Amino acid sequence: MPELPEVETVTRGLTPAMRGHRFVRVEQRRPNLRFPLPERFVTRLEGRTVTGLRRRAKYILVDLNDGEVLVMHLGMSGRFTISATSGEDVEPGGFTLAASTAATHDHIVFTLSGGAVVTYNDARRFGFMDLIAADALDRHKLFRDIGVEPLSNALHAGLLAELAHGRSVDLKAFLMDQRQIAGLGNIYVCEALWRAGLKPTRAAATLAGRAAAEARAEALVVAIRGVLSEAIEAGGSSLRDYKQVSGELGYFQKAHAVYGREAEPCLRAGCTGVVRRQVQAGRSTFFCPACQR
DNA sequence: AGCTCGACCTGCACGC
DNA sequence: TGCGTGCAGGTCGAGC
Repeated sequence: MPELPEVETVTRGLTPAMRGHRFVRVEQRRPNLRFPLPERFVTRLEGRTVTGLRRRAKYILVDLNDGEVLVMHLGMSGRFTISATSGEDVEPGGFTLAASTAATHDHIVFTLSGGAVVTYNDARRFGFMDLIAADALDRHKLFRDIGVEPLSNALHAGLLAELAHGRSVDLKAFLMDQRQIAGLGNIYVCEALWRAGLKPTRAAATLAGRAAAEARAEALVVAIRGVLSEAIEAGGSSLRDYKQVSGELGYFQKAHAVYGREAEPCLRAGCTGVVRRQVQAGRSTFFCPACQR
């Protein structure tokens, strides 16, 4: 599952293949992903032109020339690959084992007028696509309650404190709640909490109130911004099946300080702690009990 | 209203 | 080799 940095990376990767081009052919190989695909999905897309791509939270938004938006979510295992209608990567009459394995979960194939073939593959099918009128996007169920973009100026310590005020939920659960801050998921929340030196099980409300609380909120904002922007620069994480659209693995995983590092030493200078894994709300949380308070 | 937990679906790594 | 178990980046909705 791609979190914000992976979705951002994928959006950027898809842009040159799609922007300014027309859907020449759309192939829908099954009726549903996580949800049923919209009515007449194929015919509504074919012939329409992509005016631009952007990201909101963990959604990829493909703006179309007729006032609709193709909304795409990658779920846990969704990925896109780009190939060409003509080119050396196409081998007539032959296929590799890897290619045939991947093809079993190739659910949607877009052929663009520029010659790009964009294939959506999603083994677990937690991803989904929808077509929504552009002028209704903000009011749509998927978007109306989505919180602030963490890399925008809208996120600052004051806002975080305001949102967290009076909330008894674990700080980790609070940060993963898309209605507060958009785009954070399990990995980057663990990483940001480690950077900020905050314990995942601390109550969210402890970010609000007196000076010490404000300092925590400030540290957290800095940590969230840092973790996300560095991950985007590195091309997203590479965990299990995450790949950039180019097929290259992202390499931010090298920079994970706690995620996936159970029983390994804490990487904070001077800390002698050992990273611990603990299940919180059914998800693995990785943290250092020594330096995260 | 806020919170927790199970469900959704497939693949893979592990231990026996 | 094969089988069972647990785990995986997300979100939704039922039930307290």
